[in-house]
Amino acid sequence: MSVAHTEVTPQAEGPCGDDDCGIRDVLDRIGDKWTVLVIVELAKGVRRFRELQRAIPGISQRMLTVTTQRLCRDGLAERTAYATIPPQVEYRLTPMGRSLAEAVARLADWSREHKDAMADARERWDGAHP
Amino acid sequence: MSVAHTEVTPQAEGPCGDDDCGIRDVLDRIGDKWTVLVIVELAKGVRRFRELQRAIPGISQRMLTVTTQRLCRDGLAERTAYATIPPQVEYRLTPMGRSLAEAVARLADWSREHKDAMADARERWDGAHP
DNA sequence: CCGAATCCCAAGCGATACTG
DNA sequence: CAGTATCGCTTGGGATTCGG
Repeated sequence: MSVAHTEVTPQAEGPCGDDDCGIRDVLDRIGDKWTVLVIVELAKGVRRFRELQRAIPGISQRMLTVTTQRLCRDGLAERTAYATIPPQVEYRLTPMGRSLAEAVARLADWSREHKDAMADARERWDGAHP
Repeated sequence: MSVAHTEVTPQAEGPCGDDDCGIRDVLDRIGDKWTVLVIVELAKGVRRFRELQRAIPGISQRMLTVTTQRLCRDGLAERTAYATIPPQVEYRLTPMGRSLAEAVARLADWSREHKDAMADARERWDGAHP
């Protein structure tokens, strides 16, 4: 196991000198309603603004704007505007953005693997509680 | 690469038959302010209610209660209560909870690895924008 | 010590209308 | 098409109080 990896060994205080192992940093960026959906879509390739909106059902124009801007600000995506009529703007992930997409995909893997078990646990819990 | 893994290959439509590869499911559970912090703490071992609260600076009693309850409901943690005076309650991760802790630790790894690059990107962006 | 109940505020988000 | 501006609702979560 790489030295860089966060240990989760039971009973140890852990190597996290800080409070939260930095996990909040990334969650503050992808924990919102739309960011990961945009990342996942951009991981498939270059997309125009409208393409993104059509590919992500339910997202409003406003939220797509703020989400793409945040991605660009954090260096996870890049924006390319062409001065055509009508305007045309392309978004694509940066290398760092692609690496985040990879990490996110792993989390999605976990989710699908345990989806049923969690649903079962919920049913049992809800059944056993007034 | 495992068949179960979500592909992020550019230009492909991807194997996600559903909308979001299931990524929203897990983010709806760990995307809130406190859940991952509790998971990370419980990954270190069994903890009592008060121990958790002291270990997680800033969390209120109420939020710790709702967070632990959600974890128990989803089968990620277990609660053991002893009828002593004063009461004593222990929380511990289930095997599924530990596997989630592992996945979360990987995301934390990514976060620490790219923290500086993202801070730089922000500074550049903020500098270049009115 | 552990948790439930209530009140309240602020952030996040959606809807809509407007601009280049 | 792409983005901005404004308003209003909904929700997360903090503070406090009460109960077992």
